[in-house]
Amino acid sequence: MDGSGWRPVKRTRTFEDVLAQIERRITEDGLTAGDRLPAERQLAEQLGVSRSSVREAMRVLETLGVVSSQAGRGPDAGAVLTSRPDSALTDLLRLHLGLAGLEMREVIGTRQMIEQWAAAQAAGARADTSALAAALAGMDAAGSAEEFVEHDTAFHCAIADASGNRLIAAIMRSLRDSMRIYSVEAVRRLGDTSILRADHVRILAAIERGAADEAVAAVSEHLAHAYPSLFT
Amino acid sequence: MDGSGWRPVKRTRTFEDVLAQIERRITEDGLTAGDRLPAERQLAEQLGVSRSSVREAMRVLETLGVVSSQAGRGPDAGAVLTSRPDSALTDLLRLHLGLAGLEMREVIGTRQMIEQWAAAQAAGARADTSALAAALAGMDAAGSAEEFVEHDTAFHCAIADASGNRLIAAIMRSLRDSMRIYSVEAVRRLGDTSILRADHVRILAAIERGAADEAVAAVSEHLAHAYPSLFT
DNA sequence: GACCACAGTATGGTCAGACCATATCGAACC
DNA sequence: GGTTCGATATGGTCTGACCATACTGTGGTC
Repeated sequence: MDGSGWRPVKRTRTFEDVLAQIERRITEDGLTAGDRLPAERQLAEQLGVSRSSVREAMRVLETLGVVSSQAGRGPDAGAVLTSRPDSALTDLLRLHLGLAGLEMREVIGTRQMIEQWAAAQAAGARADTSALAAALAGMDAAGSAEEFVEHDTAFHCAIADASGNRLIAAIMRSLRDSMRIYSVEAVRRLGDTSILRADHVRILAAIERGAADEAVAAVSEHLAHAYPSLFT
Repeated sequence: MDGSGWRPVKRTRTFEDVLAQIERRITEDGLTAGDRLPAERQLAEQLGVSRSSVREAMRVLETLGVVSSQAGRGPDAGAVLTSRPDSALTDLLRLHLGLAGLEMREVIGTRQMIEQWAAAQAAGARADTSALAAALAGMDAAGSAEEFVEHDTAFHCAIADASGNRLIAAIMRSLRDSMRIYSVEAVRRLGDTSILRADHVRILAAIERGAADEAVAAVSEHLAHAYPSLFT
C-alpha cells in the first residue's frame, strides 16, 4: 500500500459538517446568546443529513456550553444559544482527573496562579468587595466542613469575578468545583478554621485598600495554610 | 397543577445515564489512557439502552478529549480512552469567542497571566530550555507572518510546558490556537519583528540563569510590544 | 368578558433496525 | 512462504417510528 495519489472522498464525519455549518451561521449571522437555532428536524432537512447527525452535533455544542436544549413548544423551547463554559470546564477537569491525565497538584497550582493574579487585579482596580464580604459572613455561619467550603469557594470565586476577566473567572469556578471533595477533606484535617478566616479578612482588607502586593502575599500564605502538604 | 408529592420518574436523559456509567467504570476500574471501552453495540446491550444513546454519550466524551473513536477491527479500533484536553479547550474558546460570550481582551489577559507565572516557574526550576532555543531558531527562518507566529507560539507554549503543570500548558496551547489569526494580524501590523525576537532572547536568557523576576518583566514587556493597543 | 379544560401541535428524547465504510483477521490458494 | 480475498467486528449514517414535554388555540362555562 503506497497510498500515493489517492484522496479519500470523505474526510470528516457528517456531524462534524453539521457542526461547521452551525458555527458558520453563528459567525456569519452574528448570532449571540439567547438566539434560537432551527429545530433538529428542520436543520436536518436544510443540511441534507439525518436527524441523528444533527443530534450528535447538538450534543457536542451542549457539552461545550454553547447551546441549551429544551423540549416542548414556545419561545424557550428548542436549541437556544448560550455561553456557559463553566460546566464544560468542570466536566473536562473531572474526567481528566479521573483518567489520571491530570493531578490534583496541577489543579491547585493553577488555582494558586489565578488567585494571586486576580487578587492583584482586584486590588488594582479597587473592585467592588460586597460579594467577598457576604461570603466571609457565610463562612462564619457555616456549621459543617461542606458548608464552610461552600462559602470559601464563593469567596475565592468572587475574587476571580472581581478581576473582570470572565474566562479566568470561569476557570476558577471549574477548578473549585473539581476540588470540592479534596477541599472538604483538607478542612476536616485542619480542624480549626480560624486561621483560614483570618487570612480571608486580610485578603479582603488588602483588596479594599488597593494594596496589590499585600493581597498577593496574603493569598499565597492562605493557600499554604489550607494545603500545607503541597507547600513543604 | 400543584405538583406536591410528585416525583418525576425520569430526571436525566438516557445518554447522561450512559455517561455516568462510563465515568463510574473509569474511576472504579481505574481505567487510564490507552484502555479500551466496550463496543457501542455491546455497551448498549449491557446498559439496556439503544445504540443512539450510547453514541451521544460517546460524542460528549470525545468532545471533552477523553475518548478517541476508530472504526475497523483490531486492537486500535473502537473507543479508546485518551487524555487530550487541548482540542476541547480550543473548541470551547473558539465557540465562545464567536458567540461574543468572551472577548479577545480576556483571552490575551489570561495568556499574560499564564505566561508570567510560567516564566517564573521555569526560571525557578532551571527548566530545560532546548525547546525554547529551537523555537527561537525557527522564528529566524520564518518567511511569513503565519510562519513567524507558528514558531512564536511554539516558543511561548514551551515556556508553559517548562512550568511542569500540564493543565496550564494545555490552557496555554488553546489560548494560542484561538488567538492565531489575531496574532498574525498583530505581527503584520507591527512589520518589524526584530523587537519581538530580542524580547525572546531576553526571556530565554532570564530563564536560563534562573532570574524569575527578570523573566516576568521580560514577558510583560514582550506582550506590550506585541499587542500595544491593549496596553495603552 | 374572564376563566378554565382540553385537544392540537411543535419540540427534543429514545428506540429499533438497517445499511455503509473501514480495518483487521484468517483461511484458501498459489 | 507469501498473496489474495472473503469473513467479521467496529464506528458512521440513515429512516421511521413512538414517547415526553410544554406551549397554543379553541371552545365551553360561569
